[in-house]
Amino acid sequence: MDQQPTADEPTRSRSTLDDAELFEDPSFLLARANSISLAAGNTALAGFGLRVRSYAVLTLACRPTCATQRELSELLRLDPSQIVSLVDNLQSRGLVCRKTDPSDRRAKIVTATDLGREVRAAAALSARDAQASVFDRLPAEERSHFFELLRDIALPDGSDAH
Amino acid sequence: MDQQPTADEPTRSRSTLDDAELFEDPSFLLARANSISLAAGNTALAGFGLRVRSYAVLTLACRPTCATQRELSELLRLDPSQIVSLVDNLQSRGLVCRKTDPSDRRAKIVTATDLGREVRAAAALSARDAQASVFDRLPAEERSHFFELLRDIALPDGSDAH
DNA sequence: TATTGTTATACTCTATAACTATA
DNA sequence: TATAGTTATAGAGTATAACAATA
Repeated sequence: MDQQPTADEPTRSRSTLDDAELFEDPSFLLARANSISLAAGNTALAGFGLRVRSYAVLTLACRPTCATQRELSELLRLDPSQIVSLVDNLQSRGLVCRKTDPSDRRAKIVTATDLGREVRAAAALSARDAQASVFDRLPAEERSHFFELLRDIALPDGSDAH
Repeated sequence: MDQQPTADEPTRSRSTLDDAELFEDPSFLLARANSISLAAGNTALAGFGLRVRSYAVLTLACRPTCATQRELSELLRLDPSQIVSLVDNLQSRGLVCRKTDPSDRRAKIVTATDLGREVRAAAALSARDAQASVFDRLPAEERSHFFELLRDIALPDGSDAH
């Protein structure tokens, strides 16, 4: 329960951010940090015709073991129908291709083309710079620990990619 | 640079999440964690006719020192025009009201009504449960440290709300 | 009967520009 | 002239339901 204002008149005095329950709220902090990171990422990727979402799909398509669209939707927490349009876009630009899975003809495996791999590699450098500008706010010796904890929240138990 | 597949055929064998550069990418982890947190938050708040965004505005409007719409837009990293519709919605439901700032008649201070404070307090309990389900994945003794680091990333330097 | 990808639709979120009233 | 709020618009992101092909 918040305190009530002591006067009838609305008060505003301090120009700096002051006490607010919201700024102690982990979900809010997570959302705000993500907003900062997303903006930096999209700016860094814009020159490559990518956004954070399409970059993520392209990156997964570069893996040696490529994923079906269904798997991409689970990994990225996007609806299968959203994957369709992201892949459509990347495919129309020759960065990825769809191949029917021989063992399940319903499924389509998304694989990066050589061009897609080149574009992703170049974009990754720019993305990494953008990231640095966001996470450099953390004490250097704490960064990797923070990332581990973030991983515990972000990824399901099974996914151990150390 | 990613490894290339060793065969011409697309390969897919492991059903569990396997190695992927993306899963080491802090920005991606942040985005995925936020997606989980946001979904849980929106579900928890749905019963109160709120979403994470409108809950944040309402919470700031409950502070003893209320903010102008301009300040809300900076705190929440939303465009001023987005604040307009969020406040319109809350105001139409009698949860907040706009008051012209006597010291600057251009500015409007957003203040929660008594009803708004009641709704927020009830919603906060539900939101807190949802949060717990997300952040309980962290070791208990590390949680507050994680939140501090998250805060370093999320909030500008000046905002010290300890 | 269940699942993969697809299409379609609607709603929320993000970003921009232009307008008004005040400063 | 600059700033706070507003309106309008377009594009990106989110969520749902229904359908064809395949399992």
